[in-house]
Amino acid sequence: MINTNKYFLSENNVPFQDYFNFGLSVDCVVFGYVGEEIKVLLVQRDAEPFIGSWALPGDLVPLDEDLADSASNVLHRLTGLENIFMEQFYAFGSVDRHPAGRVATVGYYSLVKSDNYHPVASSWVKETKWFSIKDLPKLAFDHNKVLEKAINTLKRRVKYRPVGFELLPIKFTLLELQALYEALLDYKFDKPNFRKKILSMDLLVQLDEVQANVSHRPAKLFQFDEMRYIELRKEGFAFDITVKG
Amino acid sequence: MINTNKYFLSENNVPFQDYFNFGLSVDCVVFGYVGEEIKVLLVQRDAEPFIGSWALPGDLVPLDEDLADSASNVLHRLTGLENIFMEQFYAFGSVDRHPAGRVATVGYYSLVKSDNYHPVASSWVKETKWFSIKDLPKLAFDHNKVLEKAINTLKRRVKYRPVGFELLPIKFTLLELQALYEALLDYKFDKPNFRKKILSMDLLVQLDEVQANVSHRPAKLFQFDEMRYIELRKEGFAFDITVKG
DNA sequence: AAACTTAAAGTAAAAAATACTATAAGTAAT
DNA sequence: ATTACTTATAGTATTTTTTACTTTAAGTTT
Repeated sequence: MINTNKYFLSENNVPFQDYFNFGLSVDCVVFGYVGEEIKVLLVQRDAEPFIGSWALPGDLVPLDEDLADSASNVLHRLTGLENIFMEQFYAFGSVDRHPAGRVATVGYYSLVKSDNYHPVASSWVKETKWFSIKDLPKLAFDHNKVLEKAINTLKRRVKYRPVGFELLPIKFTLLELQALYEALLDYKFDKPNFRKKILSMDLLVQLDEVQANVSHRPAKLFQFDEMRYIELRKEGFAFDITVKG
Repeated sequence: MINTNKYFLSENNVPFQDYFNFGLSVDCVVFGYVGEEIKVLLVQRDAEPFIGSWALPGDLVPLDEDLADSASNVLHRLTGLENIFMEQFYAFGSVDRHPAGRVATVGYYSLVKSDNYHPVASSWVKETKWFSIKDLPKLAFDHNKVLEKAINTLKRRVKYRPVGFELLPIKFTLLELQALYEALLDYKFDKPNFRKKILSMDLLVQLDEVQANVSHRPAKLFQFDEMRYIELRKEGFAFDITVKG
């Protein structure tokens, strides 16, 4: 596995082998959106270390698995969630962040329409639960730090990429979209102006459908047009809903 | 070092130990700016594997060193450059990216005023050299991919953070700043408007000094006010020199 | 002193963001 | 049915920002 011939020496002729005692793990931050609140999926550990603690779904990467694949694999193994595209945000590697040895971890995040996904505890997970990001428990390892970094990354990226749409059902009203962005950015938009801004981007398809079962005038339903977004990007379009202040 | 007692098992009772055969490395992308061109510092390897190839300065992380510290340590060990703040941009972890075993690498980048820093080859490095990012050789390992990701990250971040100032000497003219941003963003600005935009941000201190030894009217010299930037950020100021198209 | 080069200030038009008003379209109660 | 009520959606006017361009100023070189 590790090539130990004489050419593979590091500085001061220390054999490479002495450097190959790292563990590599991935930790998944899955954001959802329920009832005007941003939530994150946590798991309760049923194994040492930190048995009983809440933690981000994460695990050690096997030696024969690409890092890029392991985030969604781990998430599937621990929670049953499938086909979730995860994006990397940061690597953490303090010497003492894991009690079992030297483990560096790579953080991945994704956004999901939480009522479409129903996590089920499996492997060493006792329970899964959505927590509001405004009310988090103390987590295992350095996961509070990891999660904080993920939240900051999300808040930054949401301004310049249309990631917000991932959190909504396929069909949504403009006010639902507005409420989501208000939750993400902690900012109140003017209703007519928000409409104008979003519609002028030409990213939405208006459907021949309206809201059902509402006790007031139903709003039109829209759908995000991903193909259109890819086209626009080629032409230099930059998604931007930055706010001032 | 690795705790192998019975509680430390992963899925399917595989002992943790089987997961602890990773190497962890860092690779440094040091950007400089010389003669209106963005350059990157590469080193020629004087050790296997890839002996003789150009590569990013990078090395394996010792087991007792924090990841956060190792980038600047490695850079210092290989090139003699000191006190360079490095920022993480991405982790790479394909199974076969290193011939000596399983090595995940974390990429860090920084921007330096290249004529202030004079790299000296040391440790297993035969030579160091600045390469234009528009004319790169084939690099060792997957370093072309790593570097490409770094360049994309730089081009994105430079729009929303005043990183560009890092590349200039302490005292600079507005036209020098403009030329730098034009090189970074591959875009031509209108001179008067660029001035107005930058000065209105209130991030520069105008010095009582002008250019010397120029065969035309000398421009005033300015200096970046980092303290002011930190202050402005607290008030919600967002640096932005996005361009359209 | 004139010609030349670049700095730096100014100005006017266009575009975008903002704040607000008005109207339309539905539901629910009288 | 009519009225009251709620929310959607369209419209408008004001302010601010961006953009394109012109003019003037300040130095150097011939």
